Amino acid sequence: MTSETVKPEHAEELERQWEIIKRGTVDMLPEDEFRAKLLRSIQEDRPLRIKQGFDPTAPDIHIGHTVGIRKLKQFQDLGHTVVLIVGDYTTMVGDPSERSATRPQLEYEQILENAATYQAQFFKILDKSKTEIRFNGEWFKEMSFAEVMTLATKFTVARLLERDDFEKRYRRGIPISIHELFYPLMQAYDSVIIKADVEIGATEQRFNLLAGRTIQEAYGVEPQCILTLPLLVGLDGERKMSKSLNNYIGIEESAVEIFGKTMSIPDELILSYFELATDMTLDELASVKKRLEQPDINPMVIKKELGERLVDMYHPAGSGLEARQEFERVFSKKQLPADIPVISTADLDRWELNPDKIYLVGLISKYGLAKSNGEARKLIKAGAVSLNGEKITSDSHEFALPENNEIVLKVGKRRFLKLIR
RNA sequence: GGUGGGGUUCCCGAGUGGCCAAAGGGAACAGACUGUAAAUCUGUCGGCGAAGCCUUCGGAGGUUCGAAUCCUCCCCCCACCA
Repeated sequence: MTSETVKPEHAEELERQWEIIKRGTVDMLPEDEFRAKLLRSIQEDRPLRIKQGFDPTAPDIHIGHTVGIRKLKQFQDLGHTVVLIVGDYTTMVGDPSERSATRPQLEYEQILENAATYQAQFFKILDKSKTEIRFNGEWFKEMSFAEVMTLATKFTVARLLERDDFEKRYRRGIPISIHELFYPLMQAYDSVIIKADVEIGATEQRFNLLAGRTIQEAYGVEPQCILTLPLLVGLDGERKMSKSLNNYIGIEESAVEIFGKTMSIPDELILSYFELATDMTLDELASVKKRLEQPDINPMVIKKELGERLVDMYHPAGSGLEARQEFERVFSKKQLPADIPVISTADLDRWELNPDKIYLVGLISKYGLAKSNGEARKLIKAGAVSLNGEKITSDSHEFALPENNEIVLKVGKRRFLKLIR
């Protein structure tokens, strides 16, 4: 109906924005409603409020997070306002999936610390001036029990159980505590408070995002539209990328690390990494896809391109190439890396190791190349340890550090240490 | 509230008085092969500088020469009943 009165330039702008926003999303619900909101925003020259929440459970942002963050950035570039919710309160209440409450409330200090490092990392991608950061403790701390109960009347158990993971857990007899049921409600309530127009999240968040609509409506706020993005699969090729599964590439990691980790992803993931974690255009993507299908191209070659690209996104221009050359030197040519951490006799002293008779197991574990002596011993027995290129197989090995000379210790494929006297 | 079944090392899961640091599988780590890919094969997989010792089987006590295993109390989970 309003379409009759839409000015051509507005219609054009709508399509332009729509194209950019839609790119790479799984769901945009409800689509019509979103287009209407977007059009209105253009017509009234009023930015949309785009929300995404983060639980500051661990201090690192990895490239899995960047899928959403980069989508937020696109919204910013289109002139919209991004509202990041730091779930300090929700985190403190405790993560549902964590059973037997290892540490029920993550130290609040720790949460704040994580939140702070998060922010610094967000702004590696986002434009600070167009971003609003809100901690949800701001409103939850003030809520009375009566208000909580009111919130609770707005949703039903039946609806909560629609959510697959609850349903599955319920059926398999895995406990679900009441407060976990509140999780979606809390997240939804964030949307009420900040008056979100759009909330984005990974596909697994769909339920929570939709709950936001219901709750907003119940509180007389215009319901948000929801946008879901694919989950980036982690280095193991199976589970979603996450710090706790240790299958992630952190955006703060060194160029060499980012490149190396990229090289370790399964080939099947190459395309999706290009798609989700880089800014590659659709045309470029199509060409990568085509090349991957050609039998005479070693996927490794394309993976190296991916690695370079990822490194360049988080390090100064040219770092990608350097990282690649370093990688080739160490792994293809099996030469020593350019930078090897150096240990001096002072360090040895501190670890109570005698430079004339260095206990290898002790050195490896003291320096942190292994978690314990037992693990160091295990590595030696497995043939993973060498000194100046010579494999050591005795777990009681001791060696002297010669005057004015150096010894290079290698543990596994990639851990090096140089000792100098 | 009642009855019954459970809680085992990162996960799943065997173990019902010594032969248990605890079977098996998964994960993880390492080696070989490679492309730090996949697949495959092999080894390791609580801690302590050998031996030997120390800590672990929901928690606290107890029985016993000896406990993951038996007893008591407690905590938690599940099923059915109410």
